[in-house]
Amino acid sequence: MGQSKVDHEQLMDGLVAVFQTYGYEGASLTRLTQTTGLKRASLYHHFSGGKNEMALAALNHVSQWFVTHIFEPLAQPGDPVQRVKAMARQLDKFYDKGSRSCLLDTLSLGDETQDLQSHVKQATLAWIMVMAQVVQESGLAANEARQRAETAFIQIEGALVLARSTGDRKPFRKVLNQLPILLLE
Amino acid sequence: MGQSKVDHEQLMDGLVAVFQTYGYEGASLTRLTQTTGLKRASLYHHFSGGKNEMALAALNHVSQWFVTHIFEPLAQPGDPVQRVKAMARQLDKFYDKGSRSCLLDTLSLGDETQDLQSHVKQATLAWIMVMAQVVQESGLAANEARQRAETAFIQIEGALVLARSTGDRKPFRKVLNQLPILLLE
DNA sequence: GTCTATAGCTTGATAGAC
DNA sequence: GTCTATCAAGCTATAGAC
Repeated sequence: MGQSKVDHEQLMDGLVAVFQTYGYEGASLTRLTQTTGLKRASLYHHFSGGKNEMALAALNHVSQWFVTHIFEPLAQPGDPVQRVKAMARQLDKFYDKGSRSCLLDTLSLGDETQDLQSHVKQATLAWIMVMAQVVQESGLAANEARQRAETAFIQIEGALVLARSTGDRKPFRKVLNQLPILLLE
Repeated sequence: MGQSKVDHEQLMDGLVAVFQTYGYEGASLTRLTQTTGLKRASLYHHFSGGKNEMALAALNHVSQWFVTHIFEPLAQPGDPVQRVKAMARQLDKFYDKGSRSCLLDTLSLGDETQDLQSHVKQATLAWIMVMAQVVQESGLAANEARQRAETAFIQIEGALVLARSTGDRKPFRKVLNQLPILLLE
């Protein structure tokens, strides 16, 4: 079973990195082959649907990472403040202190397939919903919880845009640090 | 002097629209010709530097629009609350109620030229600085004013990402409505 | 499962007529 | 100032050997 040149995790991490950095249109097959270490035809062996399926797979891979490392811990019993702080630590790791972009931003440009767009939308709403849930558990009304979760999403995405456009990652880390206050106070 | 097929304003608006919608890599010459109504060679007559110069010109065109319609009114004497509300109205118009993306987001993807990147950075910092100025005039300390201006930028950009990824433009309009509170209260 | 080689199209850019 | 025609390079995708 060891006849893969690169293991599945390395492959997906490479795809994710390219789509994060260049967006859908900028993620050329050449860049994808260079980053993953696989040749064109090998990538098509794994993803017969071509670049579109690669983008979808990258998004789904990240979504699954979020489920495991963020959504599930966030839904565990325990102090909501500590749970939100744990999410902030994972986000800091995932976005590499603000130096990486979010696929929900980079994959939503242009007129990509309806399939990709709907997955982006679904992933966005899922994240907001899970955050709203923990806010609600801390005692706030459903409407207020939802509003705060939306604002958290907005601040995370906006801070990542600011980081990319100026190179300054401090505002991103400040947003992360203030998530417990924003969501729960 | 009337030998232009499309006037300068129409031409620039077309370029801006394409770079907003598709980003730098997704803005193909074909799309640019279709939207502007000019053929390839005609675009190159106006922008001998090619696509790169077109993106730079689009960004500069928007920057100038912001100076005239947002920065200068914001720096006028008068009630700070009313000045911020005027900015919010212009932003609502410019981003078409949240349905258009920001060039500072779409042009900062990938490894575009250092020239374009530095203009994106400069435009971002200029906008934040002008907002910080009006906050400071309303009586807050320089540090606090700068923080609030950064947060305003973050919320505007984040709300535009949310609008693009979900199609829901309400959070963007809510951000605009709360700008006076966020900046001045 | 990975590779080389290649097909066919689209890209950014240019030459030269009007 | 705009156009048609064209180029070389890059693109996505596929065929077929190992």
